Amino acid sequence: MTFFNEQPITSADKTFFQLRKEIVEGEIVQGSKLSETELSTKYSVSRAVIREAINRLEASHLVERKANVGARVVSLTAEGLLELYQVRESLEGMAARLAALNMTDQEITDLQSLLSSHFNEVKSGESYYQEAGDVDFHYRIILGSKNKHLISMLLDGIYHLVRMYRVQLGMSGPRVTTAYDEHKHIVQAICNRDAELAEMLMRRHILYSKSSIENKLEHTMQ
Amino acid sequence: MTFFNEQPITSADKTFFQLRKEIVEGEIVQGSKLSETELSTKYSVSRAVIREAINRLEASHLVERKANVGARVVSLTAEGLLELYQVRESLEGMAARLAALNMTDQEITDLQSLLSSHFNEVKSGESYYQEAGDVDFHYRIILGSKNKHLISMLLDGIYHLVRMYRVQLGMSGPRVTTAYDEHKHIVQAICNRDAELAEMLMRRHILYSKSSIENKLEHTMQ
DNA sequence: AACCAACAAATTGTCGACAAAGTTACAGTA
DNA sequence: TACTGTAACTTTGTCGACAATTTGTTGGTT
Repeated sequence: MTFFNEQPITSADKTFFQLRKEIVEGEIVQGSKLSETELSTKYSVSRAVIREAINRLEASHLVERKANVGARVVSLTAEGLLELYQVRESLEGMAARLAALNMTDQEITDLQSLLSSHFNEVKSGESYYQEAGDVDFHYRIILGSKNKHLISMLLDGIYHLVRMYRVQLGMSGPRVTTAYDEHKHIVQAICNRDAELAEMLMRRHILYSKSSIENKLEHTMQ
Repeated sequence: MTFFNEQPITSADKTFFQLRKEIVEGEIVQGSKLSETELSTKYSVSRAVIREAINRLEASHLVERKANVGARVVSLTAEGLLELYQVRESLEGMAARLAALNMTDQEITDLQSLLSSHFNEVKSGESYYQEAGDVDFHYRIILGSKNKHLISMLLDGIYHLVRMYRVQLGMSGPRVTTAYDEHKHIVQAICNRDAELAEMLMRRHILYSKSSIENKLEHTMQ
């Protein structure tokens, strides 16, 4: 799911996207070592493009590197999840605040119609909502902040790590309808241009979803 | 001022630090193009290490890159400064909140003594405070959050850009003593383990310092 | 058996050269 | 003169080879 217009230009782009996908979806298992020579033969590219891809993965917090030693895929831990959601709470709260100030009326209208189409899916019992729908909702609010740094930190930075936790913990479960209500209230606040409230609601929304995913992690990992 | 233990290992490390320093301090002027071949002859290293350094500068939001075109140093603008401080407010607010929860008693004691040594400097009229002292104060609170993502986003990420604005706008001016009072209240909140208040005070502190630096920018540019 | 040192193997870091894409200059045409 | 297409040139992207560092192994000594 590359849901925003990220089209690869160079060979390093393609390799980076491919590697990121495989890491997020667990095809390359967490904690495993990324050998440059190995990957270069696997993808039929030179080590230079592999190195560039790994550098970018490091900037995305998906791998960790040590000089003269190599790169490893990050490991998913309860502490890591907690820290990740603390950052999310902070940044997305600010995104909601700014979205209430900076989104155009048209963008807000689109967001509302997106939400009502989600409502129909939820009512008809499709589980599609939580995965793509939730991401789409948050995605639009982040863009609505119109803050370049915020956008790149969230979308290029930590969001793929969030997805990695979600995917590898087999996200689905309940919390679909309650999340819908929370989304509705956030949109309402944005529509009213109530920045203060929008931030507060978004922070609470993320706190709730953290608890939800935390349970899964406790049960999944020993 | 590399105030935290960042010691270069590889040649790319050294080049990265050097380039970052020159960009932050304005020796390489904002908006200028970074030619790979040119830099490689200037620093007597291969283009490979220059490319890695530029990639890292891009991850630090200090340069912008376009595929098959090249990299340019970012330009300092009023909008960019606003966006940067919005992110700072968000992240450092959370850092203060977490610091109130996670700093050890010893770390808090050290922070208090740091503050009182600052007080003496302020009282004796040294302007040293605003530059290094302020950075040191924020630095400790960020580390005190004990949140890996928060720390790397702030210290590796946006803090050098903050310094770039400060240095190139010739930071000094007033606001020294008032900032000291704000710092004092933040430390007090942390000492009381009042996370809510610590976050609120830090956010207001950053908002104030934004207004201060914004004035300078209006007067300095065009 | 445990420890240390030197050596061997594998991996990462660095380099110069070639390929590909973009930019500029110039000539030709309308 | 303005515009367009082509060609030369410059810059970035990619590659394979070499250098430097780390890791694993083997041999010897206590």
